[in-house]
Amino acid sequence: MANRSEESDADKRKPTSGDVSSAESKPSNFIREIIDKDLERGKNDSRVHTRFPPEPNGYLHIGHAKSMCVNFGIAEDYKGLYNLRFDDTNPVKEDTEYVDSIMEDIRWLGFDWEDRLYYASDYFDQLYEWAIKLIKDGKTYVDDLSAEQIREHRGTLTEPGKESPYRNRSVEENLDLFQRMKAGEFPDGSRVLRAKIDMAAGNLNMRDPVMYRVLHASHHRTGDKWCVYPMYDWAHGQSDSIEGITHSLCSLEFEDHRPLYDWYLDQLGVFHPQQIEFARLNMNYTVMSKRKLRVLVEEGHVDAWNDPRMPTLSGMRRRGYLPQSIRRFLDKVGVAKRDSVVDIALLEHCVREDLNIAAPRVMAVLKPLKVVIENYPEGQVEELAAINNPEDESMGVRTIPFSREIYIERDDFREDPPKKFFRLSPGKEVRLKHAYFIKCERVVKDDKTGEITELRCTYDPQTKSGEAHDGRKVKGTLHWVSCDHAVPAEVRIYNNLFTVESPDDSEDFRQHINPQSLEVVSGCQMEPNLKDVKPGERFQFLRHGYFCVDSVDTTPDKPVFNRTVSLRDTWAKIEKAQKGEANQK
RNA sequence: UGGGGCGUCGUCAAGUGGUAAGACACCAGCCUUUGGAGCUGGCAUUCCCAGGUUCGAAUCCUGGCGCCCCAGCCA
Repeated sequence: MANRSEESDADKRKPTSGDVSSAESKPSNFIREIIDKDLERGKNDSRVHTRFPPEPNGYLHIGHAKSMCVNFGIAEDYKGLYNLRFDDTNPVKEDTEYVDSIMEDIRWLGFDWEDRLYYASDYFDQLYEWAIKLIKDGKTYVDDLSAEQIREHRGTLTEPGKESPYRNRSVEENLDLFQRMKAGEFPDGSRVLRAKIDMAAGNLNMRDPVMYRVLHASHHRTGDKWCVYPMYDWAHGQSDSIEGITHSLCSLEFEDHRPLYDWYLDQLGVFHPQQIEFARLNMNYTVMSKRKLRVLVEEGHVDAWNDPRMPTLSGMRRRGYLPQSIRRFLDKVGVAKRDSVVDIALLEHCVREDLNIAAPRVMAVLKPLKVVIENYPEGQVEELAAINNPEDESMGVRTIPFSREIYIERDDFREDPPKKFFRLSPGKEVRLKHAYFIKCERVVKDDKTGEITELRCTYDPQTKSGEAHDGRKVKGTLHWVSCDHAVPAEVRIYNNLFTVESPDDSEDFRQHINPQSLEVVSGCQMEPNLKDVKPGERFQFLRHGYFCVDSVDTTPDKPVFNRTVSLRDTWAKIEKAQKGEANQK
């Protein structure tokens, strides 16, 4: 399959339904209603301009993708604009490695910020000037209290705070001190600039919030220019204002920051964007906080940020998810204000839906069991035609070699078959996909271990290509691979990263890491068409699931396949139910 | 007697005073050379609870109850 281009055509192929680009197909939500009203009133000259403001301190995960779909998606639908803005106000945690990965992930999802790439650090000078203005207006002050003292003065959730003894310094002294903070005259943590608001406010964010801290840290963009760095609240709203953002859509935990967001903008008297909050994405069987994902990476529970088990965009990409599947998933999830946990089965459903259309079918035996077809001529090889995708005839037909010795899936044979097992067992007949009917005549076992080593079967020459000449039916159809022509490969089966639905609920989320989240299957045997696959190529392994060639560990002589998602497995369900019944008795 | 939010099917989620959309999951059946895909049908007499207003309430009012977020010089 060397003629297939890298990253494969699948990435470009349209999904069957639910085209994400048509605004009409998207259900409304409370944010769209707010925007509709703003537009009716002609607010902001009827502009819609949003932004996505990641902090470059980690890789993007699917929760960020939701934020993008909300911010960017809404701007697109309203024919507005959207900016990418790195919220880089804390140099000790941030790194250019992350800005690169973030941009790659956003592009992969299909969003284009064109020339509107910004950094909060672009505004450090403006922010500084504005801070000077607020000092002159008597609205802020330099506080000499230590971090611990500030905490003590803040009060508690139920008790008001106390004013700092430095709260009423003169404008001149504040100006002098702040300028010297900027110049680097004071050590880290020695002084902060605070807004003078209300130490008795019920909302703790309004109890004289810190605007600047002294940090003698080198910034990935501004170098050593600054010894003071703005806090999130002071930087964010003003950045939105500078960029002319009309609707600043963020997650729920910022709801009680909104009064402060508004306060700064009002004191400055500058353009005032509107902050609107929505619930962030949660999914079961995974974690969605950067902190926890970082722990997984740093403690080696997964290989890297792009480990296919991670809910990161880079992980999902490596696993073989199509970006449009993620977008469609997020559209289905919707946008609301209530906390919720989305079933990961919905994501997998969306992934299957696209791959079903896009992925060519292929036969791969993961756990081989040798079958010798005793009445098939030795040395004979037939090239059998096989359709590449029954969902899309334009994907054509390929040819597969058939011979006397083949591999079938070990799980497809049972010496003592349970009820409703219509695969192969002694004396039973099944169809080999695209080939012949075979019947199991004899089971060969290892004398010592008793392990089944080989099946001796016969075939019916009059069932070529899987159709019976006499109209007789077989219930089971197996996939197979000719021994002499098979290409060996490694397959990685991924399962949920956690064994419980909400690992967040427990004391230590790590105790619920699924020991079977990765199952490496080596010695797999694949049809010869899979000889020269390229990283990123996707296939459906018949009766198994969707797989994609790993982009990290694949080498020219040893392909590695990641299982993107399994096929729905009705038999597994039946068998599980049968076992359940057996245990009841 | 802090502040801010939120409660509609197992899970998401529409619904904006006119008699509970849709999706996933689940169940049953049809079809099938993937136990895949597809197709058909089932799946909230009731919207956290209790009162009230109304001809009519998930929607309005009152009072409860429950859940989430906030005490970083993180974002």
